Amino acid sequence: MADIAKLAGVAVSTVSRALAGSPLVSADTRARIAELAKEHGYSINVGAQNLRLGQNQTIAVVVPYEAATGQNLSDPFFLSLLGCVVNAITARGWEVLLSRVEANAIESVAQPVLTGRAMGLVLMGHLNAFEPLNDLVRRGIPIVVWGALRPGQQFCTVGGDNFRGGELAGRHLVDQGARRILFLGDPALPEFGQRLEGCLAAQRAAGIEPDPELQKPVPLLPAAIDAHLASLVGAGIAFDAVFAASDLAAATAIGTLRRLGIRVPQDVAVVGYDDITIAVHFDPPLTTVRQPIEQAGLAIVDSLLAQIEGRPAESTILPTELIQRRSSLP
Amino acid sequence: MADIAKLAGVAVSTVSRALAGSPLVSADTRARIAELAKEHGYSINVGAQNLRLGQNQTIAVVVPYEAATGQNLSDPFFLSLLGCVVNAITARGWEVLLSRVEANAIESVAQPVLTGRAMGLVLMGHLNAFEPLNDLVRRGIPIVVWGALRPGQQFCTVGGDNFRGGELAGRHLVDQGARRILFLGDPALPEFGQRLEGCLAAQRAAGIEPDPELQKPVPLLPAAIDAHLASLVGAGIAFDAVFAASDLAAATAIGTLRRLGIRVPQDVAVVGYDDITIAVHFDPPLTTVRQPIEQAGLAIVDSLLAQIEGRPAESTILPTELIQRRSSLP
DNA sequence: ATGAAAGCGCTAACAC
DNA sequence: GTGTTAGCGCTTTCAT
Repeated sequence: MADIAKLAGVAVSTVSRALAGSPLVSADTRARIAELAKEHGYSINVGAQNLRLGQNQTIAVVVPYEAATGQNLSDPFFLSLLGCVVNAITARGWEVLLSRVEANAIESVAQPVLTGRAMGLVLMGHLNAFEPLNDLVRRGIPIVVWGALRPGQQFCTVGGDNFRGGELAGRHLVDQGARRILFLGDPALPEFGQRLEGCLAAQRAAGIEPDPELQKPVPLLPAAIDAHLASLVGAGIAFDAVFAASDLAAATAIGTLRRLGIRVPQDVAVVGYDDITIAVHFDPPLTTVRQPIEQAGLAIVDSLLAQIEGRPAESTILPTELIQRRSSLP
Repeated sequence: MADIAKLAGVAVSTVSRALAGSPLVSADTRARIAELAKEHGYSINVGAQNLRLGQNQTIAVVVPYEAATGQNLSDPFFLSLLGCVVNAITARGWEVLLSRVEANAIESVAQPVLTGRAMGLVLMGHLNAFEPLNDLVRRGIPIVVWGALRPGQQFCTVGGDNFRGGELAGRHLVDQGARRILFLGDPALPEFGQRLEGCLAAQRAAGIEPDPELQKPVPLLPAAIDAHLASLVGAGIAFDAVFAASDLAAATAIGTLRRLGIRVPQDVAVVGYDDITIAVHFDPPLTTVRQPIEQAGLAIVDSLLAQIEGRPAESTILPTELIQRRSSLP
């Protein structure tokens, strides 16, 4: 900037003002300076600017590493959601600092804010850390978490209506004649637990008493799903429907069932969760519960910006929707 | 930092040194200062530190918005690749600034470096911009592009061996008895063009003269693929195999073919590209060409860091591998 | 309408 | 071993 000032024969302060479009500087000086800047390929040093301004239009998006069980970064749904969040942040004119943390290193989550690199945090998953997150809020760190809303939480979450999603899936399966619905997922993960609860509620509402044998926790990994289904079939524990906590898991299950000589949807109806892009191309096309991810991205960012600006922010539960396809229809 | 200095009864420089682990400061002062910092939840302001140091361990990852045709951000392959790049950067101890640009706003690609927010650029796709990218190199901006290597390029690329991938797919299909292989994709995109070339070469090597009718450009969108296949079938243009430029396209094609009463693999063998996670769960499981994405992430980052440190960096072509599954086997 | 100077939070000579 | 000081590139009073 000093160079530009010298070239223009003015003081740096004038250049600063000119580049900021201040009306204090005469129109032609402004034009001349803009010209020089372009000609010499000069752009303002945002780091220095931020230091001086005591701010930075940056949001840290933190992605937990591999929850060991359950959804992780290779899940297309998760990645699409991440894309939506990034889009929403960019659309608001903020920048995105992306980082990944080990699930146990919850302490390091707030690092980008503490070190002044970002003004707020988006945490893409609950990390099974409850109190540490409450703690961040108490320390005044703006944060929004993607995931289930739970009692006693002080941090702000945005997530799909998991209970309702489970209920939609459950009711639909019951309507298709299902009486023994197998849940695929680990209910200990809050989101999955709520999906299961919704599904159970729908069954009970139809006068069906769910069998606990069909609600055992399963990590959503192909091998685990394979083994689980095989062991159920081997033990003669019957089921006429599967509600999987993710589309990926549903896809795996359909493959496994087929190998076991069980037809989908004739013998077993299958419903997944997330409505990933390819769900419609599965064979049979997959019935699933859709979460509005574009909306999620916007809700997350708006909530976070509200906190950063000192306005109150509330958790959001987004509507979920059942997408009926052939995997659950006669 | 001034506060900590006051609390410790030392000068800021001492605190700075202590926090940097300098051996110049006595072990117990260092311990005392570390203690105070932790107690008061103090972390170094990285922005100020970077300003002073004239650097920042940050790499900007730039994702082009929707190439209109072809692969975009909703493609699981693309997202997985992005994940690998981010992992590699994080593993090297650098930070990631993520941004998205319109395909036409190629000028803004270099913004993060020009404004001093990042020291190098990873561009996740060619953007069909050749000269502007060469230009960035001439201006000394460290950059690595994911995509095809093309003659005359001065920028460094990392990509799969597209020609070889196409060749593997082509030879495999020919081995399965295919004589008329339909290519699905737009050869104008360099990566896809090279895949097609490889596939054509394999056919010619087997004494087959490929029919230009089967190489017409198709945007990889479900509707376009549907329409294209239907029009070919309607026009009586026969084919006994499909080589799709992405797994997503292959999945769409399989669905369309099935609706047209054409069986896969009995009537038409299908090979995709990328080996996305779910390819194995398609019905039939998809034969596809795998690109080593973890390796890609590492190659990209190493190449970029080399440039940043002033070392020479060369483009990398990564090996591709055919994964045979039932969609192309009798 | 423009310039001079202070200071954002930090590091690195250079003293002592 | 520790303190003093200058300065990274910018913005913003306060003068003029």
